[in-house]
Amino acid sequence: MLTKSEHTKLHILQTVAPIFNKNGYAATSMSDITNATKLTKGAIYGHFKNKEALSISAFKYNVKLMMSKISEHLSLSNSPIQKLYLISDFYRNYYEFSKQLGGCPVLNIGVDANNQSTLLLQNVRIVVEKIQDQVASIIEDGIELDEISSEINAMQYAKRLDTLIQGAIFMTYTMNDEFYMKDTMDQIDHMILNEMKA
Amino acid sequence: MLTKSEHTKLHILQTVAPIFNKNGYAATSMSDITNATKLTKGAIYGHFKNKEALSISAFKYNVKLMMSKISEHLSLSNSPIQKLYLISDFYRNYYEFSKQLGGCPVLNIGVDANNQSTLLLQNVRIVVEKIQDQVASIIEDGIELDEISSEINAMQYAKRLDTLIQGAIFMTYTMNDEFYMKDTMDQIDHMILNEMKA
DNA sequence: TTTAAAATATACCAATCGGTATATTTTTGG
DNA sequence: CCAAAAATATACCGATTGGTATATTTTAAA
Repeated sequence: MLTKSEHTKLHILQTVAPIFNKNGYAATSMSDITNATKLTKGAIYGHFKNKEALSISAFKYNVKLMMSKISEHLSLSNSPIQKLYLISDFYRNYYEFSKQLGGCPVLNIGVDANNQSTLLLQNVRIVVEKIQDQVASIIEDGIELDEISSEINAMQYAKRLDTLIQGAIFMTYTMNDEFYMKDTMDQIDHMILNEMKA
Repeated sequence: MLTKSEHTKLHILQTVAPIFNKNGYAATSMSDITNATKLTKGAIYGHFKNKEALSISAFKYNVKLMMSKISEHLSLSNSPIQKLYLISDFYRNYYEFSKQLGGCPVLNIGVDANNQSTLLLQNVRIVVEKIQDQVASIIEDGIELDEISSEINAMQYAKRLDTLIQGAIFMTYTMNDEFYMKDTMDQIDHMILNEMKA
């Protein structure tokens, strides 16, 4: 069972994470946070050292939600190449899913933290690298199992997929048009079939 | 010759545009602006109604710089398909070029304005649509001249190119690694040659 | 050169900012 | 049930926020 303290901390994070993600660090005030959580500054500062520490915890909270949702989806198949298709399949519904996070945390915080918070940016980079490592690992497994061509550079393709996806997320949100997401995922499926498949 | 007023307005915009682009709207204060321009609030507010109006003018200023640089580069050839190659060629140097703007205005302001300033977001969307229309127009010219396959949907490919490019810009800036830009431009060149060429 | 207008500077406003010290309440283990 | 500790609330801090009214300076046309 959760202690009172743990419960409150969780309540703060799940309330605050979408706010930071939507507004960015500077545009989110401590009073936004106390209003949304219905707590006072005393409670907030009892759990977090300052605004920056809170924003980092909020980012990590959102990332954990996102990553566990992806992992869950990828567990639907054991085949590496099918897992690649499951990635594009996951992102076909990402616009709706990510709205509850206040948008894509990697995109929003990545742009927001650039030139602003070194600590936040470091955390974004770690997440990006972690995602790419996981995708590269799937590709390597696929090569091992002869599902994916041995000509494929796993890390290069992991980065390509990530870049394609981030572009689609940005365009989808900025233009409020899911065409970009759907069309990009079609491209990715095409790439898997015609470039990557053994 | 420029009047004193026009000269000052230009000075404000070229000083302030990179600051807004780097920091975002909320993280840029009027005192940042007066410090950077070496002017007082009286001078700033004499030329711009308020902070939001100034940020919009600054965005437009940056966009104009970017667009004229692209146009200049595209004028190096009259052939539509060569113009497509010139687009990827332009973005190969975009990381260095856009640093003087404080980053990519479409990416930075697009993300920053989402959920924040409706007016700014509207302006970003107009720019995105304008860029896509211009690329689609090049593709249509290419089809007309039989340089590009008539199977190609001009607007769809314009959006695809834009999405690829924005993804590459985001990744390049966030990870501070030009690999993403170079590799994406290689992909685009490949796409022009193997999918689009007549 | 004079003068009205335009441009810029100065001084100020209430509101809000992030943060802290302390008081009060609530929880928890004995 | 009690007391120490943990959690939360209250009240306050100096600094800064975007913006404005007014004074001063500079420009430009006559």
